[in-house]
Amino acid sequence: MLRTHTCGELRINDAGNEVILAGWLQRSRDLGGMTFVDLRDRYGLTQLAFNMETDAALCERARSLGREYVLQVKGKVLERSNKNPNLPTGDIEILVSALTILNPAVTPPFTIEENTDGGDELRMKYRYLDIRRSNVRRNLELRHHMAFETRRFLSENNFLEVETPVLIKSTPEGARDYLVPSRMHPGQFYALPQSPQTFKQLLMVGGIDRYFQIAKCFRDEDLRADRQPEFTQIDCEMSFVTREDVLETFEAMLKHLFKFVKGIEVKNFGRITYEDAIKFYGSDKPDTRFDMRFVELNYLAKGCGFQVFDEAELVVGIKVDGCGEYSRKQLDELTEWVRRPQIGAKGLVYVKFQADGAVKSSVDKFFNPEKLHQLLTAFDARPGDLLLILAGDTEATRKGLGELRLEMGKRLGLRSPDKFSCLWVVDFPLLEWKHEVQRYFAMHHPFTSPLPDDMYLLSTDPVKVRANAYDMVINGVEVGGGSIRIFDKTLQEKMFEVLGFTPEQAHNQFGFLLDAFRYGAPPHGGIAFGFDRLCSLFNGSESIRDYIAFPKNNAARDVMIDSPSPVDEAQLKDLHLRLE
RNA sequence: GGUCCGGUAGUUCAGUCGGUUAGAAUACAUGCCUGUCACGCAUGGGGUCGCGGGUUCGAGUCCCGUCCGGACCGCCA
Repeated sequence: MLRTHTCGELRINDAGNEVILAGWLQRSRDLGGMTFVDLRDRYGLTQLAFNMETDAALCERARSLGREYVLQVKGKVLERSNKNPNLPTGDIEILVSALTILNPAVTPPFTIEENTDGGDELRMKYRYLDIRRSNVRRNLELRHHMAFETRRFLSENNFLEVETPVLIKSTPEGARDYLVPSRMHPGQFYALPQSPQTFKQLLMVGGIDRYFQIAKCFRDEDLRADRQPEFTQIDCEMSFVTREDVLETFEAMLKHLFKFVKGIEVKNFGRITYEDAIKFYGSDKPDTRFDMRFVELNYLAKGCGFQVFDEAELVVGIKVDGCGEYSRKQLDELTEWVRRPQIGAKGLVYVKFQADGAVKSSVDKFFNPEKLHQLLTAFDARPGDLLLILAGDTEATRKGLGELRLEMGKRLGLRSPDKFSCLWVVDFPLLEWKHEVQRYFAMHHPFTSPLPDDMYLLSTDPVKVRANAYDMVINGVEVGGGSIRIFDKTLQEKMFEVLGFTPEQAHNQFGFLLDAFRYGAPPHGGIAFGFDRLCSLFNGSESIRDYIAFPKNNAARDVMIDSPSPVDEAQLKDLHLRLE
């Protein structure tokens, strides 16, 4: 071993011991007669001391060391005369007797400290240096801890981790696939999995009645702060279960993770239907850390002569506690906010219920005092509250108000990253109609089972059919989703038919699954969690990039290894490809 | 495919209405300094103002294009 201890572990009761440490030089302080060096490794910082009086030659060498040199030092642990209470090892230092430069280093482009001076772009280019920083390291430690506790919980609950292939078959449904050309089969391609969906269902047919996998998945779509082209799922599937069994199992898993990773006991998860989520929060992934539910006002707002309300399909508002004294300027700013193209509202109606009981609104002309009072009652408003009301087409208005609700929650500090509110959203629609291509698409995926009560609608009114599907939503983040699957060949064929597949197309793409269902498929269902998202959520962070060791940028590039990149003509020839 | 924000020293940034030799902090180098821990002090080097074009007597600054980065909309079964 090149070291006897790490840089994070020596304490006052090690004083007097001879130790050998190795690590990176984080910072040195040359005082002339003596030089101090902070030595860093994964575990912490330890101060090294060099003294001109003790060993002048050694001290001279220490003065010449540069940042991020890799050093090995031998010396005695001493109690410091000046202790540093900010450092776990701050009571001691190493009086160095021997110094070995294991490797010199050029000056790094940014400092390797908790808060670096480097920007995102630079840190991604030199990610190996960024990873030396303690906060990136802590994120990777959290990720490891999460994966470890996930495996522990699922293993203790009899789940078997099985790996499924990465080179699979392209399916045009859903997100774009990453394609891999085949050298041995000219003109043919593998696809990287968007999820192990069909394989886990085949494992159920294979009798592996509780499966999981921490699996890499790939989607060739545009990125966001919370979306990477390759990402990790905790993919799970169970046989002989009802929806209730699945929800209970994975609610327990999340409680386990919160308990053992965060040390938090979370409350039982709430439940809401998709329909109610849209109606009361304008979103299928509501942030339930705060209330501010929608109040629909058609019955009150119509017929007062206010054209915007009279012509609207929906008039709906929220009550913002304690903002009744908002100034004209603040309200104008909010109006501008909802009129941005991302929200796209035409305007914003406000009603201020001032602390002195006076009511001021932007619709005073149309609403008499009695009407205004009814409005306040509908929201259960108290003096000091502010009502914000949008009107227009139902879908767009709900979506816009949902965004406004989140923004107001943020401004009022109601979305604390330390608070966790967990929710199941259930009964999603099975299908959605896409006007552009004039056909139905599966909202979740084509293997999702309809709710038994709605089965009869599948032929007559498909868009009304609810799915036996569920999402887990925490703090407004969709962390996981799943469903009870179709396990009957006839129903699966019917589903493909509704989706506009010819029997031939269904057979070509999913024949293996339909075949498997002929041989005794058990009833089954499952769920998949976005592992990267779950990690960032646990740390109250918005971006998943900090939880991925080597992430890709906005344009799906890895700026460190410079990928994707062109390839040789010879490689293309091998793959039977020619570029335009 | 679209919208918005940004690109100036190794790094993080400032740079007024278009006007003298483009600044600060930090990093780096050299020297001084025996208890520092964001050590201190002094001195010094360091710039294709992303790139290309245009307007102008004059462009870091204004205009057009383009590249790069970030956020978002579309997209993401």
